[in-house]
Amino acid sequence: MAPKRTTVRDLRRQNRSTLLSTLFFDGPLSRYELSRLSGLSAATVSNVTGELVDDGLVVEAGSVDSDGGRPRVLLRVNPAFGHVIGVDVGETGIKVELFDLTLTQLAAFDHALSPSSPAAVASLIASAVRDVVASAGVAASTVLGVGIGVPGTVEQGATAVVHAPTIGWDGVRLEELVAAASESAWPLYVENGAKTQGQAEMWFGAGRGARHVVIALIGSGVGAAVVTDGGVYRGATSSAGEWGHTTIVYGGRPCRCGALGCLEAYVGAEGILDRYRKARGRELPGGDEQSTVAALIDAAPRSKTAARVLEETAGYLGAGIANLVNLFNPERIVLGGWAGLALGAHQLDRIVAATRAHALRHPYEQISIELGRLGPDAVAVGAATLPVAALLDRAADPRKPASRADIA
Amino acid sequence: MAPKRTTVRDLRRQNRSTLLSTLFFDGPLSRYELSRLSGLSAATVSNVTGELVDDGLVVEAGSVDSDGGRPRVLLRVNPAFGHVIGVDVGETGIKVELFDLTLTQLAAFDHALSPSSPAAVASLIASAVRDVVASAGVAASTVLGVGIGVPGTVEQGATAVVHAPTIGWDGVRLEELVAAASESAWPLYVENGAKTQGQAEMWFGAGRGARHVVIALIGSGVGAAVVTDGGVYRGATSSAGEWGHTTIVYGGRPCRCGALGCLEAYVGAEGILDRYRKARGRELPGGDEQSTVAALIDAAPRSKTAARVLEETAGYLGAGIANLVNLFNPERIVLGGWAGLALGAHQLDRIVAATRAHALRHPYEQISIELGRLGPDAVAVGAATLPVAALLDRAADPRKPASRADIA
DNA sequence: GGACCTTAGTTTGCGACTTAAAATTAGTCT
DNA sequence: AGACTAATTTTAAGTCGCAAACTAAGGTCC
Repeated sequence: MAPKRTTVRDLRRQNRSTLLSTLFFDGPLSRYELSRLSGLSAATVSNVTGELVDDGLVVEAGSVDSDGGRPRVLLRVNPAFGHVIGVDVGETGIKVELFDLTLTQLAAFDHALSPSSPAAVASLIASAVRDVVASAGVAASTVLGVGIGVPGTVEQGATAVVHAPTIGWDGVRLEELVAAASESAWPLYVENGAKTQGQAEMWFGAGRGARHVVIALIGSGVGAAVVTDGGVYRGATSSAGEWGHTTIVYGGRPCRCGALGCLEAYVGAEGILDRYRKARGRELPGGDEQSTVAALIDAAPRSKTAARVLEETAGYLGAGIANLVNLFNPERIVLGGWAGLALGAHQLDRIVAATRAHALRHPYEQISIELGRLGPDAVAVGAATLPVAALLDRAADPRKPASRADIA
Repeated sequence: MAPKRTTVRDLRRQNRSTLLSTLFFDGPLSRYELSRLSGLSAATVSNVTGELVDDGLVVEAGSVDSDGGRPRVLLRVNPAFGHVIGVDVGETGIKVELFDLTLTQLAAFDHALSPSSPAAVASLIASAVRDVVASAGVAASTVLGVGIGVPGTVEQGATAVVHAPTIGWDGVRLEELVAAASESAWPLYVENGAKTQGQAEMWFGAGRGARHVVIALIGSGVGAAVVTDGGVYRGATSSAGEWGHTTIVYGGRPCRCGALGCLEAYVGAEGILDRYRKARGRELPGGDEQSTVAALIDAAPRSKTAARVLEETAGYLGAGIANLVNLFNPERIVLGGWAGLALGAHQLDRIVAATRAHALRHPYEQISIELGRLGPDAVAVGAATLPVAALLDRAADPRKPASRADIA
């Protein structure tokens, strides 16, 4: 069903990739431990790591005693081998951050952004990327790629096509626009922001160590990154995981997507505030959504209405999470996004109770519900993981830089 | 992230598997065509198919002209290489069917079943399997394995554990029970019936050729088989795809699972009939569910109430399908199950319209909605695919029969 | 009817790969 | 200093897929 030719050369590539990935995720390791972890013979490990060291991808990092024998030499990924850039295109601004290969941040750049044309955004991205490279004092040739997280669905194909209704984008070929606006030819990786954030939680946050995870992201909108067998699930055209627009109240509140009863209309920040307004019968004080939601949560101990709205929110959210549990049977649910974290901090018990009430017993018993551990930079970090993931996957000879064919 | 050792031997196994699978699914093929389809060199194809022929897995099947050159010799999977058995454990009876390796049915056996203890069912399965082998006149040694589809979730582990509330099973180790009740040591494969039915649609029905499909099954209960990247998605503990118990009307009708507002409570046969009873204010004529639903559909042109209940059903069902579309972004939706087929035959337009109304535009545009093509034997056929899939995957030397380790 | 063309499939020679086993290296212990 | 231990590296052997050369099997053309 999957006609995938396999040549003897692929073996080496695969083993290079396995060893490099193991080193990346499981920290400094000796060749001996690598052999145990990967199942490869010591001879092969020695061989392949030798190549990796020659290529500069891996460096030795001290040694540790081994009671009574030759000490083990630790190996780790060389942070200075290259640099990656993560871009977070948000609804109100863009973030551009530069990292070394182990995703330690070296420089960052924020820019507010009023709604603008895709071309304007692309040229802003291109110039911000230039700036961040310059300010970090990094040689352009060491940049391995630029990952871009956007607030909408991304159709992956020959070139990525972005649909982001909330910022008025429909069928934007962001990749081409950014490439045209920048003189450097760094590989570009465009991906949905929820998915990049999910990948960040998997690599460095609450998802570590699990293979089946759903990362639920609640902010102004509601989305999810579904991780199956260790990888972010994309579906046929990369728009899987649109949890926010699943129907949870048939015929219910109108959602900005045009349908009725979407989860987002109940547990998205806007939906919460609107429900409170309706219940209270008057306007809320102005200010941005984020502080208004915080104020609402603060008011809960004193205000019956606020408390009730939040309780109901926990109920809807629990039912929404239960749907994910029943459909995906994950081992872990991570609740993230600014509104998700705020709700989780005050209502986690209620959310968990509602989840239990709506999920089937067996899949419910498999899960733990946790809060996301990453801060507001998660989307940018996640975007920066994209070129790193490409490097780990291919583990290709770095002298041949990634070509479009490799990425596709 | 996936430390999977790769030896040079695995290459051969993988290529054996690829070629055997290609032959299985894409009919008789010449070595030349195999080479093109698999990307392997002609030399390797020649080599590997030689082995497969020696092992008896593949046989030559005539030849075809090739304008002006040596004719191509066609190869195909040898149907007589072995036999497989599929068992459908339903709520009211069991079916046992025996097939050759290409899943042509050779013998079948039905048995009504009143609710009984798991041990009684297991011994009935064991004796029915014996009978079907005897009646087909097949040598016991050629049976490659027995697949069993059950109406509940199956936790795959060292041994399969079945939870099937509708027949009162909770934590039943069916595999062990059947093994204990039968003297033969054929490998057993236990799987959820919706998943086996989904696999049957993928191999022989409406799912052919697609890689991301959701097969929605509506009968008395409601379930789904989610196919991602060509394989049935199982989740962390194999209970993924419990679509019937996702919440679609928060706080709505009580469901037999104990929660409120599950999809099954609206579009499952029982839910439909119960909604009609409530709307009509009186009892329906007796008879089994299946004929009562048929009567309801027949009555629709004359009865306003029946028509309205069915319209509403299409609405709920469309919303439920839209949730699958938004979350999984499949390329195809297959509507199956006896009630699903009945509804689909009369209400498909309405169902599609409701799906469009609730799904996001982009993922909606990717899908086609089709009706299932397989009849009431789908669960048994699908169960029988399990040992075949194991054979295709391993493509192992048949002299070493499958061991538990290989299956796990 | 025989030289020649076309296409399918097989054999050969080669480079690349992993592994088991032997050899080497780098320390600790006494 | 010599014995001992444990981590790597080297060596020799066996497998694999591929490109190229070669054989098989049929048709065409004169």
